[in-house]
Amino acid sequence: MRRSSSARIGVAGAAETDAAARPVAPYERAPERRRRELLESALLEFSTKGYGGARMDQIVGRTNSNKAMLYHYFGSKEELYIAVLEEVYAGIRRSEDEIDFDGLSPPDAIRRLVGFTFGYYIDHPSFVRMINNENLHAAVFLKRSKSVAALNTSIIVKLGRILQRGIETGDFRKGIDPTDLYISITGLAYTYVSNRHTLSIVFKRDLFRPSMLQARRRTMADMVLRYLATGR
Amino acid sequence: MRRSSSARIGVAGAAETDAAARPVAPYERAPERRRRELLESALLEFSTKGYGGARMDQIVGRTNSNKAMLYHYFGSKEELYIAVLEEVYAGIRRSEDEIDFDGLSPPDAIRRLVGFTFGYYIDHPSFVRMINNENLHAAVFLKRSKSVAALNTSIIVKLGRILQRGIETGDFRKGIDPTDLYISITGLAYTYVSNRHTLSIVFKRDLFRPSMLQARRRTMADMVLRYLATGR
Amino acid sequence: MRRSSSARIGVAGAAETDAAARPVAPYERAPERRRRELLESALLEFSTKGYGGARMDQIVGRTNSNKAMLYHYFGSKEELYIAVLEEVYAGIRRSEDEIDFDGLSPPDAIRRLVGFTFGYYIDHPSFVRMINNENLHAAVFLKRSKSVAALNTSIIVKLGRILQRGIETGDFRKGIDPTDLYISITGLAYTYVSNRHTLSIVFKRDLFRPSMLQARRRTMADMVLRYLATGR
Amino acid sequence: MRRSSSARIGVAGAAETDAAARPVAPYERAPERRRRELLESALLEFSTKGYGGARMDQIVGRTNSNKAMLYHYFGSKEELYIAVLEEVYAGIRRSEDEIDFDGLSPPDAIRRLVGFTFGYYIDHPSFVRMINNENLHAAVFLKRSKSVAALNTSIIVKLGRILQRGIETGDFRKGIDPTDLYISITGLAYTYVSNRHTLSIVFKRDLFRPSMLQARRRTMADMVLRYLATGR
DNA sequence: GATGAATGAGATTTCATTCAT
DNA sequence: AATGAATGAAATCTCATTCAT
Repeated sequence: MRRSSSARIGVAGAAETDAAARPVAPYERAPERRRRELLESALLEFSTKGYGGARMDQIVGRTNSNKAMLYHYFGSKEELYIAVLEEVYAGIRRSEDEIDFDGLSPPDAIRRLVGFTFGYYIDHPSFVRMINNENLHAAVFLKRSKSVAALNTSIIVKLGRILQRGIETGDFRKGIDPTDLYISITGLAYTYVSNRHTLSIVFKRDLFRPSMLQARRRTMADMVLRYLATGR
Repeated sequence: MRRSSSARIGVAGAAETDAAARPVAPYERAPERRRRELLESALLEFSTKGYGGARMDQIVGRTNSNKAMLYHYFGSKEELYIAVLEEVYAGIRRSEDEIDFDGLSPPDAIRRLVGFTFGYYIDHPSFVRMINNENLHAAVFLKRSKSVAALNTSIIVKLGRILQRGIETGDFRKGIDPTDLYISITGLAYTYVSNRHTLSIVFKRDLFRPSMLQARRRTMADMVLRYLATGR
Repeated sequence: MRRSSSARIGVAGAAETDAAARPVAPYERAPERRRRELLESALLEFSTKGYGGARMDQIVGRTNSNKAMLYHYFGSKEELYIAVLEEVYAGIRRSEDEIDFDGLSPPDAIRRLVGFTFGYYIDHPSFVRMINNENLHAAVFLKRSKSVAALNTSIIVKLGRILQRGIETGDFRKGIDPTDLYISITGLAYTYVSNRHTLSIVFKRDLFRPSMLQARRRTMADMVLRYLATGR
Repeated sequence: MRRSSSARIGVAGAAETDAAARPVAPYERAPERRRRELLESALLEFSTKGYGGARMDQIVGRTNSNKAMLYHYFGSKEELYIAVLEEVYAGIRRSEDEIDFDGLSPPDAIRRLVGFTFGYYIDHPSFVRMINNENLHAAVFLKRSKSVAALNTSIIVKLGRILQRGIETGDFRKGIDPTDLYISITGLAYTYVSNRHTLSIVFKRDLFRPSMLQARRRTMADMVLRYLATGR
């Protein structure tokens, strides 16, 4: 019943808030379009209100469908949430699969990886919020997902290759675990985006000012490269 | 027995789940204690289910009070949530105020700061979850809080002093912004704790194994110190 | 069976208490009829218990609907109350619009107006109670109603014409303000109905005995006609 | 336990809203004062919100007492309501007992009676509202009152004497029943005050403008005197 | 008498889900 | 497949009344 859908959900930060709001013509017979429309609306809802705060009515209200359709396609609130979660994970995996580090020097490759990671979070606030939600619930929904088993971590493989090349060129030191490093990179980027509202209040700075984003990008790359650097 | 009413809320990770479960004798008139008991139960509820998923009934169920008391003390679900949030922020501020870096060399001070930060998040998963929740809701509740205005950020001042001393001793290079650095430190520690469930699934590792925690602590200190280090 | 959905609410004193009690077959999809059924039950409830004493449960209990439907149709207790109020005002306006004084002599027209007014109050105790309720609350709900602005007072126009004709025939004297006169007529009839319970107790008479009603009708017409009469 | 209290409640329209609001010094030992203060606050509450809408908390909140005291003095919400009702009836009875028609010509006596009645309602809006409330509830509370049995209707006796004197002087015609006449007088005055909010909205006039009140007073006296007049 | 704290029962309102067509 | 109407269960919140001191 659940089709593997190649279309992407919430690709851009701006798009994902707008897309669901603009309704298309009613009564159009296009199941896949409808399903997607519902999924996008659900993403918006779950990612801004959390699982418990999300309302099926709201999700349907932004679309051209009705509640019976929503249930017809997704079965229940929980299944809908899981479908959204799977979409969101599939989205980042696809993006990661597309990056190519091959023409770059190891330090430049690292810079690109850091930049990509930060950029992806910034462009996909819903992704960030869904992850937070999942962790709030100790990932019970993710565990229930069947497609999660298929989650590859090709990015770790790619990072491993970069490190290896860096060692060979003498740019990087040995003994760095790629997963551990990836978690560091993710952490530096993720919290900045995830916690931007509270951090902005506590530190009385707007963390999303262009100049601030720029500075952060530099700090991050700097920190990672200095961490990897040989010598001294 | 209970702790004296000046006890802090959710001080330790283990304590915060247990505390609310231990009931007091009925009919004991101790408003302050009751208030605290309700607050602890609310912290547990909000931090595990989110604002929308939290149930007033559940909060009350774990205590010796009843819903009427809960509303009498806190007014509404929203006000209760804000009270919890304020407690949680007050808690970390108090802890930060207590750390003393004065007897330590600059590198050791950094190590202690990193360790403290990581440790605090690990010991206070509810704090981490509340922050995530707030960010999910774009910090609307935090903005509504009056006491948040009074939130000082003495930790930034302290970090600034460490950096200054490090420059004087020649350990650290110049030009590092304390707030920017603090955000990096927080990020490295926070995401590891905040996202531990999803990360554990995706990377198929238990991030909270003692050996893993140990390794992370080392990586973090290492990364920060290499970032600050002078010379090439 | 039920009346056709264009039927009016609370048309007759007896009817209005009975109507809501006769349940329709379950699962019949007839939104307009359901809405009306709820409205009639609400009229009964509000008019016998007042706004504060009315219970949404009771209102629903007399119908084939449930609370969710009630809220779906009317939004809130307050909006339901206002809907009832509007219905009740629309009802008397419709009835007033239907009276025709044209074939009658001016004194007979006055007699008919007085009789109609008295009769309407007697037949619609819920109307009387709703008005009392509104005044108890300083008409805050009426002020909130949008449809009340559209309330015409054609009865005043009609009374004005009767007075004019009476002046022309020499039956009535000049200088009587129709609104002022209408308020007198209303007063004579209204209080008798509105306060019948307390008056009956205080004066130890049953004011609603047929002979008493008859006498009152005569007194009222007499009083108004003598007030209007020319000569000495 | 309940003392017969000679003090008056809600004597003037203005006073009754203010009195309860201005709290006296706390902890004063003056049971009778306290009881009265509670009673006045209760009158304000019941007469503006109805029985069902009145809140014991609000009643107590405006006084220097607490809820336990309220219950100590009055037993229950219902008993409190009845106590208020009795006070209110006792008040008008006292006032009626005080009027003296003896030095006046029969027409002047009627004018005074009409003026007194109208004036009393205007000065005691709470009285009017309490009566409306009672009738909303079909006077169940009044029937439950013990002191109501003692309610005399000396005003009817006085009116009877006026009528008798008027017949003797040739001013008034015979055959008028004093109670029936009194109900007419009351009706003319009562509805004007009782329904002033709805009437003002429907007729788009402020019925309580001094000029309007003046006109009404004249209309009423005029109507009654013409009704009683001999000749023609 | 006097007080502040406490509470059970019940009020209004909401929500995920299902039904009849 | 598609829809608008419907609903049971449960959520948040309130209130008259009582308790312990």
